[in-house]
Amino acid sequence: MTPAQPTRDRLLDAAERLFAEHGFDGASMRTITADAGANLAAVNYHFGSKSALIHEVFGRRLAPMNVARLQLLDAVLEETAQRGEDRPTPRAVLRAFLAPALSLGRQEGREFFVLIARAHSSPHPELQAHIVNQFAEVAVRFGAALQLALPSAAREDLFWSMHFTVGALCHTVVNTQLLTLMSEGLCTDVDEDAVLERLVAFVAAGMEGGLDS
Amino acid sequence: MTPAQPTRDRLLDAAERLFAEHGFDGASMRTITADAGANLAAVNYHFGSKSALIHEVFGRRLAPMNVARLQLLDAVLEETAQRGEDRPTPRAVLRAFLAPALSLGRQEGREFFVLIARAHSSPHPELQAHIVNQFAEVAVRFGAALQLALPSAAREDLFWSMHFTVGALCHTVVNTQLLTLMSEGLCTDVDEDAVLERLVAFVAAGMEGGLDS
DNA sequence: GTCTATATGGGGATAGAC
DNA sequence: GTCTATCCCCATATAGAC
Repeated sequence: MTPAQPTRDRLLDAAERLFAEHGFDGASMRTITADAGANLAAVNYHFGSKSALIHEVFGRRLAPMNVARLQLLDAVLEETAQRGEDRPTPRAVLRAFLAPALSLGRQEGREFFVLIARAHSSPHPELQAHIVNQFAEVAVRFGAALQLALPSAAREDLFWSMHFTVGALCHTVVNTQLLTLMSEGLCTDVDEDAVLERLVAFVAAGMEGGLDS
Repeated sequence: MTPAQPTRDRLLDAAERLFAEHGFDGASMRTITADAGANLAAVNYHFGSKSALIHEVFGRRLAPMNVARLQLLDAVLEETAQRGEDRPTPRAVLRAFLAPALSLGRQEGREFFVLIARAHSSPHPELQAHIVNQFAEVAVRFGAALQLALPSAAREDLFWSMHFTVGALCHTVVNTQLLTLMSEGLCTDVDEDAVLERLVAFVAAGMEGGLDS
């Protein structure tokens, strides 16, 4: 009868799922603790407040995802050097950025990515601040790598391109069911590798082509 | 002392502003009616419920924006025909789709567009349904126009491209302050025409280039 | 660490006078 | 159409026994 996971982890899992389903305001401590098979007071005991719980839900996933991004980027740069080429392709860099996000959506934290997208447009300033902090290093490293991949591009252009890319990514991860609806079932996200390649192709072309004209 | 606008309109204005600032759950009927200089019971009298108020806030802006999109699209197609060309350029079609959205953000309803983006990832299914309904005709007309502009593209590819485009658009309208932050002031949205052209260039290139490879 | 019971506050909605 | 007063519910958080 003893649960396999400690209460703290069960609370995080339940919170993640219910926040994704009902929103941060829509999921109450009552439903979260009930879903986790814990007592109503458990959240306050383990985290201190609901706000702190939200914070932890994000921290638990964002850190590993960004580590994966940086590792993939290192691999891309290393492989480029081994081949004796002086710069990576934009596609390779962009894939390193996008793949961990999409693959997070396919594993354990499928619901979690909804939360990231929602946090981007959240009225709670603490959430936006949290994201900015977590992404700061990633933004710097990938900004530099893209500048290397596209030496003739202005820094300003690269920032804008990354901005559009993040937008397409978030919308893709969160709202593909809406696309499925509008395309009457033609477009689905069952083949996530195919989605990744579509997205990479789109933003890479946008980035290279958008700069010329 | 009599207010220039009827209570109903003042309620809609206040609701739009406060929803944008504090979210749909964060802005209460009490703060909305107070901000509008109306009585607490006014929302229920004029709209029936808070949910119906939200519905009206969206309807008031979405309808004109989508009308503008369709008019611009008609103008593009007409001009194409006058020139004796058999198909419009993807850029022209995409500009007709994107311009009304960005220009809405520059006029009266600057705060409103935050709400659209938030509705996309909202846990309230009624909001998503509302958007789908309002966009149905636009999606069909622009889908056909893009197919005309890019005859060799598969329908599936066009749907995905439009999906990425909407994502980039929403993120741009809502979160450019976040970009300004990350770029340390290099990128701003003060010149909205320039933003539009950047976005058009990006998604047009993504659409044309993403299909080939 | 976990539970019960409760404090405290705010929410949406409505009845009924004006 | 507008106002007051109020109903009723649910939220977060905590105190204190176990």
